[in-house]
Amino acid sequence: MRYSHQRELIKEILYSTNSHPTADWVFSQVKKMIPTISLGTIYRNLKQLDDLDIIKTIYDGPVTRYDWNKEPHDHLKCRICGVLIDVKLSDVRIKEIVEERFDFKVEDVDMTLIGICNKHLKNKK
Amino acid sequence: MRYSHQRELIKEILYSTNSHPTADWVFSQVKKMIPTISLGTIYRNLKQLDDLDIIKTIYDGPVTRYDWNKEPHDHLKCRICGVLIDVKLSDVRIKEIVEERFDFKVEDVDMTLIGICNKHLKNKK
DNA sequence: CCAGTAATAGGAATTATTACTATTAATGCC
DNA sequence: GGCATTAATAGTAATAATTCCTATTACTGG
Repeated sequence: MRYSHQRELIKEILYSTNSHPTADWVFSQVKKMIPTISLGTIYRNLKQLDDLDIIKTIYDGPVTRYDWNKEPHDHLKCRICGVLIDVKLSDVRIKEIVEERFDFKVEDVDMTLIGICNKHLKNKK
Repeated sequence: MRYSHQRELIKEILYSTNSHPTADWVFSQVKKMIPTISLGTIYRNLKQLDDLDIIKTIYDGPVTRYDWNKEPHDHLKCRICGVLIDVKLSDVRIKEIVEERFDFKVEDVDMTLIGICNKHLKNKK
């Protein structure tokens, strides 16, 4: 794959945020630097970066988001404000338990805990 | 909400399968009984049934599926054939650990283990 | 510097889902 | 049962997210 200014910028923008942005948000940001960029370029490059394991695609309910954080990790999702928070729970036992109990080779664990984040919890304390 | 033949059939069809179908598959099945049904009716009713906790909406990557199984449970997803298998892992500790370690009230745990199901594992044994 | 070709821009096409509206049918009352 | 009320539907249009297509642009190796 050969170098492109567009891809480089998309990567930099993703690596500069913890907000798990959507393709459309990335598009709006890149447009500030390259006003002629097209949405197809965003999607094509996000896909390539994912294929190369440079970023990770995450499915937040029906919304597709992108994450620079490739370390195995989980998410806390607030049902009030929708924020996605990265956490490392990585209970290695889950993988072992499943492989032992079911005839299934676990390669990846995708876990999201839905609830209420501290911002909306304060009143209730 | 008042009775409708369509909603009743949609519910019955969902309750008759373990395949976690998409709206479109439900549509194709209901059409066999009610050829004039419209896709909008499928979506509207699936939403209502979800709101009433009669079914559960599950997000399988970018694909939206529907499940009659309302018991808290997890999924094994085969990356070869895409099958979704219901399993009950329900590690109650995860919820406790998170509430203790982070300032976050956990209401629901959404967990999918991606890997290879026994159908595609046989050769490798 | 330039030929070869990968990547882009811009727009069209596709897919999933929601919205709109005239018509149909479930329900409560007589 | 008959009928008025109005929720639910069918059919279609609209929207949103994503992919596809193609002429043009711009990396890259020689």
